[in-house]
Formats: sequence, C-alpha cells, structure tokens
Amino acid sequence: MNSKMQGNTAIGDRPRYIPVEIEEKWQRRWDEMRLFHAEIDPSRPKFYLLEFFPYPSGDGLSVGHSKNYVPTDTFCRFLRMRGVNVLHPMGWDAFGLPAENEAILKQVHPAENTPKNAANYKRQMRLQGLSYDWEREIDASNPDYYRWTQWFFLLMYKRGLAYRAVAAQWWCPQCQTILANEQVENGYCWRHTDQLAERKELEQWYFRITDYADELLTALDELDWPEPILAMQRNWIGRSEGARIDFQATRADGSAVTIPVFTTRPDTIFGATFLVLSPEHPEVDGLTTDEHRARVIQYQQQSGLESEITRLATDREKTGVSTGAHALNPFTREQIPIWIADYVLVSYGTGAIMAVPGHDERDREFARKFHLPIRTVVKEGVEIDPERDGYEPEQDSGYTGEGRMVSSGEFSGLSTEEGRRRIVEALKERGIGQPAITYRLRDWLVSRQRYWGAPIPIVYCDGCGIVPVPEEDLPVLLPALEHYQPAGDGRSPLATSAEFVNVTCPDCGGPAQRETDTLDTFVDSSWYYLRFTSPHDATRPFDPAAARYWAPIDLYVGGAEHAVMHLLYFRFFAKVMNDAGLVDFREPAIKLRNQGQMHAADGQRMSKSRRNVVTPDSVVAQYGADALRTYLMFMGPFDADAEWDETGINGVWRWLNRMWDLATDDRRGGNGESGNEHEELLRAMHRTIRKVGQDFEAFRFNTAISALMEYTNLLSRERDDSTDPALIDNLLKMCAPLAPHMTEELWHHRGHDTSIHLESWPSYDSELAVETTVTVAVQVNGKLRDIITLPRGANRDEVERVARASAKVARFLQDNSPAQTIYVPDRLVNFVIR
RNA sequence: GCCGAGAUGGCGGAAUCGGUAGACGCGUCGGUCUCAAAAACCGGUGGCCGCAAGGCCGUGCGGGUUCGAGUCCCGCUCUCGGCACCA
Repeated sequence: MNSKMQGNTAIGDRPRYIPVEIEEKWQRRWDEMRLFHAEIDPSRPKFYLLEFFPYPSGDGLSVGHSKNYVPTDTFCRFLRMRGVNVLHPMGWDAFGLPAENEAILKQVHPAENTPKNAANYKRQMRLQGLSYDWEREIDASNPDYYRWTQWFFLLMYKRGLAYRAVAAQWWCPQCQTILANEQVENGYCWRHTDQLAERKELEQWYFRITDYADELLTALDELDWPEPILAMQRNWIGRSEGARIDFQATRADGSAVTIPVFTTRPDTIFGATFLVLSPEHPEVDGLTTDEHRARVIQYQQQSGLESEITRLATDREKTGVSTGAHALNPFTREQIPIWIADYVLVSYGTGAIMAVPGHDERDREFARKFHLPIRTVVKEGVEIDPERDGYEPEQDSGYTGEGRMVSSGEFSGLSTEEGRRRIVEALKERGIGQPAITYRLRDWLVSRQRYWGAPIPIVYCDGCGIVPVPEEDLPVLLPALEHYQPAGDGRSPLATSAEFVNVTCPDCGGPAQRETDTLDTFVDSSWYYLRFTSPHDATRPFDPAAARYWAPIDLYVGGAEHAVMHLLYFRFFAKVMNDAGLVDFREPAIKLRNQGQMHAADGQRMSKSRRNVVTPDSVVAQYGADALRTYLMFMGPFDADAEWDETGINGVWRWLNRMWDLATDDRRGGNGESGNEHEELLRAMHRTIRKVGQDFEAFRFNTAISALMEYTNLLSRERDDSTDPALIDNLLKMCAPLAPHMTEELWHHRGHDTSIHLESWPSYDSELAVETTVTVAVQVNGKLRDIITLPRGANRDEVERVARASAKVARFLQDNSPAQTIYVPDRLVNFVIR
C-alpha cells in the first residue's frame, strides 16, 4: 500500500498547524486557571528564578530580549513539571533617567508614558507564552513601591551608612545630573556616549558601600557566577595591599606636618626621591612656599577645570608643579621635594604618594620630565654583586617587578618580598607606618538632580539640621510637576515646587525644607527581588516569612552589562539587610547566568536608529510563538552571542509541523500493542527523556532540541500503526516547556482534558535508556580503519577477535602481530604495530 | 598596557572524562509530487586524489606530551568584552 496516499487522505481530515488559531486561546485559559501563580508551599522544594528588572522602553521588546526571557521561561516550565514550586515574577524598573529622557523627547509626562510602555512589554511577553505570575507584577515608580525604597534609605541613614558630603562629582550636561562613578565610562556619560562628563562641586548623598568592600570581594569566591563578572567585580573593588607611611614635612611657615602616603611597594622606599600630592590635597596650601604659590594655584585651577577632559588621554604627558616644600625620607634621611600632579588622585589612598621613579613607570615619566633623581633600589633576578651595591644612576632600568633590594642600607640583598615585610616592621617600630589595605571602590553616590525618581526622605530644619522623614510619613510623594525638565542650574526640578519644598520639621515643628534630590534608580532595583515575595504587603517592604521561603534568588539571569553596577549594589544591600536582621542571607543570588547578546543580521547591535530591530511580534505573526521560542533556543548555547538569521527558523518550523502531523495521525496510538520496531522506539524514548532532562538542567537547550528532533524523526519514519501512545504523549510532555501552546493543543486533541502543563516530567528506565549494541572504532596506530558493531559489554577478547577479522583492519596489520593493543570498552580498539 | 572570553564545513552549531570530528539544523545539489511553481517528502553534501575500491589531509598558527589531542602543556596570531595614571 502506498503510505503517502494514505497519509494525504488522513491529513485531509486532520487539523493543520496554524499557530495564530491556537495561541491566544491557551494564553487566556492559562490565565483563567492561574496556572503560573505561585504560593508558599513548604511541602515542595522552591525555586526562585528572576530576570534582571527591566526598564520598559517605548521601543518595546526585540527578539534580543527574548533570548533572555524564553530560555528562562522554558526552564521554569520544566521545573514545574518536576514538581518544583517556582517563583517567576516580572515587574518594571520604571523610575530613572531613561524613562524620563524618553518622556521629555516624546513630550509625554513620564507618569503617563511609563505605564503605557509597561503594558506593551507585558503584552509582548504574553504573546511569547512567557509564564510569569502576573499577580506579583510590581512597578518601581508606584508609591506603594517607592515608599519602601525611601524606607531603605532611612535604614541606611539610621545605620550610619547614608551621609552627605561635598566633593567634585561627575556631571552630565545632557542628563543635567550628577552621575555615580559606575555611570561614567572613559570619562563619558553612560547614557550619552558622546558627552564628556564634567566636574562639579556639590553636596551629595552617599551610601557607605566601602564599609563592605572586603566582604563584597571575598564573598565572590562562594558565588556560582560567570567568571567574567567575578573578574569585573574584583577589578572594580580593586583591593591593594601595602603600607601607609608617614613622611615628615615642613610647612612654609616652618611648622611640622605629617604627610601619609599609601604604597604597595614599601620595599622600594630607598628609591623614593620625591613626594607627589594630588592638586586637591588639603595640605598643599600650607606647604607651598611664596615663590611657588602663583604656579601652584594656577595648576590647581587648571587641573580642577579641565582635568576631566585631558585626563582621558592615557598617552598624555605628565604635568605638575613643585610646592617648594620638602619632606624627609625616613630611611635615606634625605630631604626630598614635594610636588603636586594630577596623576595622583585625591580620592584614592591618602591622595599622596612617595614617588619611586626607578621602579614605577608613572613616577619615572614624571621624574624624567622634571629632572628629578632616579635611583635603582631593586635588581631583577636573585644574584647581587656586593661590590656594585651602590648608587648607580646609569643603571636606570625601570624594572617594576620583584627581585633583590640594592642600595637600601641594611635591607640590601633581601628579596623584595622579604624586604616588604621587614620595612613595614621597621615602620611600625618607629611609629611612622603600618600595613594598609586600600580599595579602588568608592562610596555610592545616590542623589540625582532629576525629577523621575523616589524623593530622598530628608528635611532640612533651620533649627534641627538634617532630619529624616518619620517612617509613618512615608511615602514622600513625588509631586505631579508639569515642568519636570531639568533647569540646568544643578538643582533638582523638585526645587521649583514651593509646595513640595516647604514643610514643617518633624522634630520641632518649625519651618523646614525638603531634600529635593531623588534617588538613583539602582536603589530601586537593589531590593525589588524581595518585594516580589510579597508584593502587596502594605505594612512592610516585604513579609519576612515570604522572604524566608523564597529568597535568596536561586537563579538570576540577565545581560553582562550590569556587572559592576546593579550586581554590586544589590549585594551590598543584602549584606546591610542581613546586618539589620531583615533577611537570613548575605548574598542575594547564589547562581547567576548571562545570556549571550543577540545581534542583528548585519552583525550590529539591534537599535531603532539602525532600523535592524526584529520584534517578537513580527516573528510570532509569521511562525507563531512556539517556533520563535524553539528557534531562539536552538540557535546556539544560551550564553553565546548570536546573530538573528531568519532563514534558520524553517528548520524548527518543519520540525514542529512533523510533530503536529505525528500527534494528529489517528492511525497511531491505537491499541498500544507491540509492533516490530516497538522495542527500538521505546529505547529511543527512554534515551531521549534522559538526555533532554539532563540538558534542560544544564541550560543546554540547543542540544535538548536536537535530541527531540532526532526522536521525532525516528517516530515519523516508523509508520507503525500500532505505536504505543506513550511514545507520542511523552514527546509532547518533553516539548511542553519549549512549545507550550502547540503541545497543549495536541494534548487536548489526543483526548486529555487537563493541561499538559500540569503533567509530570516523564521518567525514564535507565536499563532501557542504554543502547543494546555499540559501534566500536578500530584503529591501527591511532588511525581509524574500520567501525564494527557489537553487543554492548562484549568482552575484550571478543572485540579484538572481531576487529582483527575485518579485512580493512587486516590490510594494515599485514602479518605483524600488534606490539600493543589499547582497548576502551564499548568505544575503541587500537592496534599498535612497531 | 592589564584582566576575561573565544576561534571547529558555505552558515548556526555538536563532540559533557584524552578515544569514531562535523550530531541536529540552515543552505545547496539531485530526485518524487505538479501543466508549472511553492510547500512537503526522499537522498547526497569538510577538502584533495581516484572510474571505483579506497587513500591522504583536516578543529586559528608553530612546537610538545601520548598508542591516540578539537580536548592536555609551552609559545604566538586574530576577534569580542571589561578596566585603564588606583600608587
């Protein structure tokens, strides 16, 4: 009989796979059934899977976003089938500069614009079958939320971790606000890549994240995070071990002053031939002699004004001026000159260095330019010649590594490592220094002079000074300002609202003014994952019992671009919350994964201006959500970058259609009696269940799909009328996390009346999951000569006998009997001749 | 400059413990169906030599270890990402 004829006839009576006709229907039913709603259930293992809090942009989602959301959704669905209680929420990081800038550009108030954008994101997410628990949706710009953001500010304040300070800060003229260090990239604003950040002296609010620098660094070792992110955090925190050394100097008026410096190389102190202070160093004024004063002041002004632009050029020539003052090198007993230069930063270490031009490239460049002495005190290697152990200016090697100390008095001859210890001991004994650790990390600047953020809950009272807003008065509502655009004078738009600003002091009832700055958006996103555990709690930021059950996050997923901003801040918050007894963990996310970047077909980043954005909407309209989902995961590994290439989607489209045909073919799945190939198919099924489960667990969706394709192809080829229905039902279950709509439709078509998404993940029989026969490679001298098929577990003698019997092998063995035979059971035999 | 990740057919990728390189797809070529086309289905498809049987070469480059290397070691090249005067 012609099976094709039969197939055609059958297909005539069967429904065809038309995604648009089924997807909306199931999305609605799942909502009605509250299928993805999570409740606390101590009897089941929990899993909290969270994606980075997105800012809902007016551009909507692209398939690039889907590369993040679809695989994680698949993973959640897989876990649910495994009986895990999964928390998978979604919300909106709706406060902040991007939202406000977009609103200004479109001339729509952000309070109006952002909910519209969020609704569009939600629509697009639903469209792709993403299984979020929408009953837990949160919005950082909602007073119900930012009330608690303000509460956390007060917590920081109470714990002495929020403080006000004046400092020169990065200012973006386009954003019209101060930026955090983390938001300045190469001197440019992170939001305006062609806008150089400028310096501005302003009084700002800071969080004392540096108090936690050490733990933020060491605890990285316990995290299951991608290595690049860990490396970036380590670099950002930038721990340096060394010593603080006090240099005695004389002020212009003859008084004595101590200038502490930080160095990682105390072993080179005999080579310290001058000191360099940052131009902003507080002692500069007192040190400078009258004859140098004019030049020093001029240099200070110049570096204050334009250093941010010129400091960018790394190949820029060093600049600096002498103060005319001197300090005593405590080891050489020499008076060494004190200079100021902008290559020394006021905000790092002590803002002053001992310059060792012989063994530091920067100091060396500086010394050469200004003709300051360069002295060699370290020699490469272990050999030293006592005869030549002296001052050798011609030996100026510029060596910066480890070696032997020379020209260093009683320390000469020591290794630099040993020398460091001994010098520090000597410093301690003489009371002029001690071991010190310095971090590159700076405190987190959290105030922003912008409208669209949570107002900082502080008032300034003429009598009482800085007064925190009492908790019961929260939220400090963001006033509905019509003119919220920044004025450009460095003041927040909130300052223009007298109604907002003028209040009575909570302490004394006298006249007071509100703080008008708003909080950095990264404060909003530092605790949102806890709000998801009890999003509607009206009395607390989160319910401790809910947090104890769900938190910390089991798997946190997002792009690598937040490596040192959000991911550092939210770790800091967790530690503070733990210290305050609010949570029982110190790390908010044990496991982190970064999805790869999706590029457009032209290899460029997807962006509206390049007109290369592919939206999920367009792909869903053409192929359906299930094909989009499956293709995104089939393209390559989750964490690898990818280029959107629509031609490839045909492969998964064909596969889904083959599966559809298979599951709607009524000749199959009739009586469950064994056909001829039944055993083989059953084994394939068990093998596939094992493989797909393992791959899903490890986030290897591409190879899981590949295995499912192989299994489907096998079933399609096997046109056995009596196929066991479990062969196909289990295929549908395994595909349910990938293609939730289609498998649901087919599940019902096959006579089931409950959702496939409530089914358990199929189990496999490990006996049946192994092949009965194996192919064994036969090599001669390591070269493949034949492949033989044998029963699994055949003994060595048998395998060798069959291998030698092969004509292809015998030809290469000739008459020699092998000198050695390598045997790997069920895999390989290698005959080694001579 | 420093830190990190990577390089496999025409393309996306697979090979999870040092053991059959190229699974699964895309594309392409040939075939079936069709008046024709599309779709679908079947088959071939790393390169070179050969009528064939078969052989040789092949995982960025150069060495090494090993019976055997995409995988391990040493030395490079290129691509991407991060940091960048942090003493």
